[in-house]
Amino acid sequence: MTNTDIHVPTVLGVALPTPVRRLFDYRPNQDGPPTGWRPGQRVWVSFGRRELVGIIIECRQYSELPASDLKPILAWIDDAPLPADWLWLGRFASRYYQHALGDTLHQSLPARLRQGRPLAARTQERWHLTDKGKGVRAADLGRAKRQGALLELLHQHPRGLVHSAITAQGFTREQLEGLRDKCLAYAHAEPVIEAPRPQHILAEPALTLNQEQAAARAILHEGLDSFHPCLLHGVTGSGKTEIYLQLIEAVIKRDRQALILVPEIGLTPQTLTRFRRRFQVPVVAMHSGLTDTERLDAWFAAMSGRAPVVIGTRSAVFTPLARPGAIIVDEEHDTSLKQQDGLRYHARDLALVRARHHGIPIVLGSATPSLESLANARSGHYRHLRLTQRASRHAPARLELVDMRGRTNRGGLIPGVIDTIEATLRAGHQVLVFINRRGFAPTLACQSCGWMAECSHCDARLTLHRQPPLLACHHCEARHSLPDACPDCGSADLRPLGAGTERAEETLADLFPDTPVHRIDRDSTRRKDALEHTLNEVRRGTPCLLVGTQMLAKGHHLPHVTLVVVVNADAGLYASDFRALEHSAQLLEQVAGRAGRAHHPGRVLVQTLHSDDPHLSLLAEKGYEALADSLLEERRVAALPPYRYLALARFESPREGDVMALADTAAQAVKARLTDQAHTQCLGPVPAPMERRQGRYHVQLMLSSTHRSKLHEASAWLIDWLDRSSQARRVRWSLDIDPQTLS
DNA sequence: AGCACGCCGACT
DNA sequence: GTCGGCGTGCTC
Repeated sequence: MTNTDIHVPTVLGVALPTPVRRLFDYRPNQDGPPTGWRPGQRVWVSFGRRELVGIIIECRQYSELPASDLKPILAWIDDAPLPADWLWLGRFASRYYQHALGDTLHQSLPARLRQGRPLAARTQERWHLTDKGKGVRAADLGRAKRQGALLELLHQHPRGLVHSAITAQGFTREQLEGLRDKCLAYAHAEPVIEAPRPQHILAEPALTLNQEQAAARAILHEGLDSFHPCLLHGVTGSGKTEIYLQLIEAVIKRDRQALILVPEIGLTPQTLTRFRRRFQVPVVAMHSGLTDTERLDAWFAAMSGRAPVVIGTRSAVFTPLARPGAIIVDEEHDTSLKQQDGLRYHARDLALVRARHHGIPIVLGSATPSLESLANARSGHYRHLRLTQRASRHAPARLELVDMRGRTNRGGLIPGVIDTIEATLRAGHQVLVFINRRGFAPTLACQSCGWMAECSHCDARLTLHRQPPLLACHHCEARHSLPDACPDCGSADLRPLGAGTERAEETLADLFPDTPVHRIDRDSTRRKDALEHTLNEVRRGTPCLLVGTQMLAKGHHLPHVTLVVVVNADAGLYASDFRALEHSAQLLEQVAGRAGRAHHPGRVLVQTLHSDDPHLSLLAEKGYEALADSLLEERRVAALPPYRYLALARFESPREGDVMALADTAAQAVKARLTDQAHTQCLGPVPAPMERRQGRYHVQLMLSSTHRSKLHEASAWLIDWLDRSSQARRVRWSLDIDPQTLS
């Protein structure tokens, strides 16, 4: 072997977009990339009868297969490999979540790059006046009126204007070229997202911090050069965002980049405007609304360092950064941070390993931290920074439990609560009614025989809707028209049972005919911008009623709402899911946070059939943190997260027998292998909470361990067993590490 | 996941 | 007679 052989691999291990959990070996072809073959480069390969984009993971000398079995690379795509930090995180995620590497990498890549498009900055033309042009005005151009107007436009923009901005004003390329031909204007190409000018960072001055905020800021700014996890635990309205903004400012000043992750529902035009108004540097957004091209532009701007601020939802955690400086995870408890299919990653947890890898600070912000983060703060793994004061001088509103037992109700609201709503409206304030069910009523029932409308594909009731009138399943696509009579006994006395947002809206409109009622749920906001439109209306401050689901509970500033009514707090109280209580407490606190933000103190009325429930009372009397501490103790006793690590194997098939049979055999195999049952256990199989969904049967198997490494070992073994099992081919299965729900 | 191959039912 | 159902197996 000669010296050069070391640099010219004979085999390339390539990750391909397939669920098969291994690399595929290819022979490098004659015409390699100019700088040679390297991990991270994309290549075109022939795979079976298809041609796929793969990513080189290994450059080796040997393959387990004879060289004659290897196909050659069809073509290289990248000379410069894709960013190392992106590749590192993808490999970590693939290992940690036990997901195929090729699939993981492809999933975390913008569509354009997945399709094999070149990684390059898209450019746009920016037009300027020439020195000659600067001395000429419209009047000098005589009859060329449009060119004259265009000349005046360019006079108003000494830093030039991009082509799209000019055409948006009604000018044409011909007119621009007309000016160019007269040597009055010229164009140059620039990347669509421009590099910042470091001397101008702030467009708007920072706000003054209160003592608590200043203390939190000081601690955050001490540790800018090291992995430094902090839980920023601040009540609604305590100014967490200002802390983020000042941290980002410090990061930009050091010529580094900040990555901010927000929940899906939180990346509103408002949020983006707030960041963009503060900084005079490009603030790049990464969310599902972007076109493929925009997403690639954003990715490239982040990767090349031209975007100092990157804000995005869950998947933005994979965005490569040239000079990472800090990561912020806002609303770190939010369930949308966990992907629920395919690569089931938790963006907060990946953000943490990423921050550690880069050696940079990370801030997890929340008014209602997850029990995981709270436990880490208690144990000293995270700095616990508290913000308890609200900008308005009012203390956060307390939850007032209202006992519904034995009371009549209209649309779910009992008389006393209706009186309070009336008084609030009369005082000229706004009222928010929170009801966590959309539709008119949770179901339709027969008064004479007790029949209830059920979905034929799911173990669920059909929800009654009025707009338009139909019975809909909220778990599958099933839609039915309303029956005239009971299908069982023929009685025509069918009545809605319970209340959803539509019914509450109708009742409130009846009770308060002179007050506008706005309903906000997935059905009413389906039209683009409908939500923003309604909220802008509400922010004008005239008295009104807002009825909505959790869409209303998160993030939106509703300064004129002084009364919040929770129609029914009981749904999450006795659910089987071990996180149900944590999540409903978070939701209640979030809803309560909407009350009394401006100049009036707020009230929060929580209707319940279980006003003596110890958890609910604790939340109402002592607040979220007290309840969280109590729940943590319960988790410890019950050997549940965060004191124990879980992996959930889900099995599903349209054939009932197949699912349980496979899960059973798998469970036996795992149990037989687990020698130290003290550390690691296999529980189940059990039918999933809603066993039949969309015509498929769901069964689950739980792995539980005191140690991550042992959980990892057991789940890897289970996957391997399933991969080999012929029985498993007839059943769809998946493994969820750190499951967020057990459904 | 695709995409083939392969072996049994109702159709031009 | 063959078009097509989805069970089974493979992809360097």
